[in-house]
Amino acid sequence: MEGRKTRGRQKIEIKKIANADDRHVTFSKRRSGVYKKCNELATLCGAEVGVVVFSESEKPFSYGNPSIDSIADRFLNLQPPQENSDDRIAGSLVGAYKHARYMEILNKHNELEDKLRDEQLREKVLLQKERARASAEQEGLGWWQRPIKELDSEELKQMYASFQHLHNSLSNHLVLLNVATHNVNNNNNIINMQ
Amino acid sequence: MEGRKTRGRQKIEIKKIANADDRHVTFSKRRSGVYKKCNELATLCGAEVGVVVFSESEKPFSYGNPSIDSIADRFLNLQPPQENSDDRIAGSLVGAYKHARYMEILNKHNELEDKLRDEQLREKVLLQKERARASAEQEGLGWWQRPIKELDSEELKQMYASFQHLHNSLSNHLVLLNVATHNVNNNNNIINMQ
DNA sequence: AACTATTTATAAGA
DNA sequence: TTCTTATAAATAGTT
Repeated sequence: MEGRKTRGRQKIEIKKIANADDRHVTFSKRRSGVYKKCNELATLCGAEVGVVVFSESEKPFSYGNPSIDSIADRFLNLQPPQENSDDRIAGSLVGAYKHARYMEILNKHNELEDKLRDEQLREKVLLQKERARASAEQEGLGWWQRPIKELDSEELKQMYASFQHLHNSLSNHLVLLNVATHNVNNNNNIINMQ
Repeated sequence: MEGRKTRGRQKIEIKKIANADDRHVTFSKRRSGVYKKCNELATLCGAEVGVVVFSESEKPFSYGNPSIDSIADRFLNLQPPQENSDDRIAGSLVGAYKHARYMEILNKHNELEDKLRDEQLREKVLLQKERARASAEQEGLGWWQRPIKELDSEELKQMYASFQHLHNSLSNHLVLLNVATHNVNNNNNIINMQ
């Protein structure tokens, strides 16, 4: 009869598609294709797969099985990875991240720890003083025999209160986070495919 | 001639492959296939693509264009993601990530807090002892006249300031967390079909 | 790792 | 975006 209805799938060069419309259509189609392939890989092989795609316009897209969150969690908490042939080691992210952000927070923490050490040292000094005073008591006096004041105690209280405040604040946020995360994780959303 | 050399590609059900050897071969083949597809997607459409795969044996594999690190970095630094139709919001990973990190920090923080509380308790006991002893004593010089006071006060102030610093730091992170959490909750991730 | 018969993905066109 | 169709590509089973 007449000529074929379409030329069918044409071979194309793997290079950036010049026409923007075509490019966007292809982006959409192939992205779906990748998701589908990933889903099959995960299902067939009992693997966990996560994909992140940034479109030209910087829009983030992602797919995850069992969920992008679960993948992310494992990914980011990876222990030092073992050597691996042609694949980039997933664990490298961890290193990159830690270096970038985690360290920053950790440092704050280290500061806190230093303060704790100070506190412990102070306590030690206090104990020694007490001991010294005890032994000096027999002879009768030294400046350390004087009562250590309310103000110190007061400041400690304030400090503690501030800590509690901080703790509560963080706890409240945590509750929200736990709920949200829990829901996300329990949801195995699969594929999308048009 | 003779019969066909092979039966060619056979249709298979998309469910976990029972035979372990077949499964591993398929894992390898299809993983490569996914990487290739991702590479084409990135090249053809000017997109950035990252994939993470965990094998059954927990081995991490990944592919990234331009690099998994670059993808990861953008991923982790994502601004609050915008709503998006059928894809899971990539930004939720950020939430997951921060959550994981946050938990870690929080746990450590709580530990420190407990220790501090403990220290403070000890110190308090010591102070009370001292106070008791002091009141039992005759009138002497005021506590403010004691050198130790100055030192303690200064240290306490520093400590308190440092706590505030930490608190601010954490608060900032919380703001980010809130955003991420909010998006996660608002995101109705879709589903559907093979 | 190679080989093919087939299945599956998709470029164009509507 | 969605559907159609001819054809390019991926791959299951085998060697």
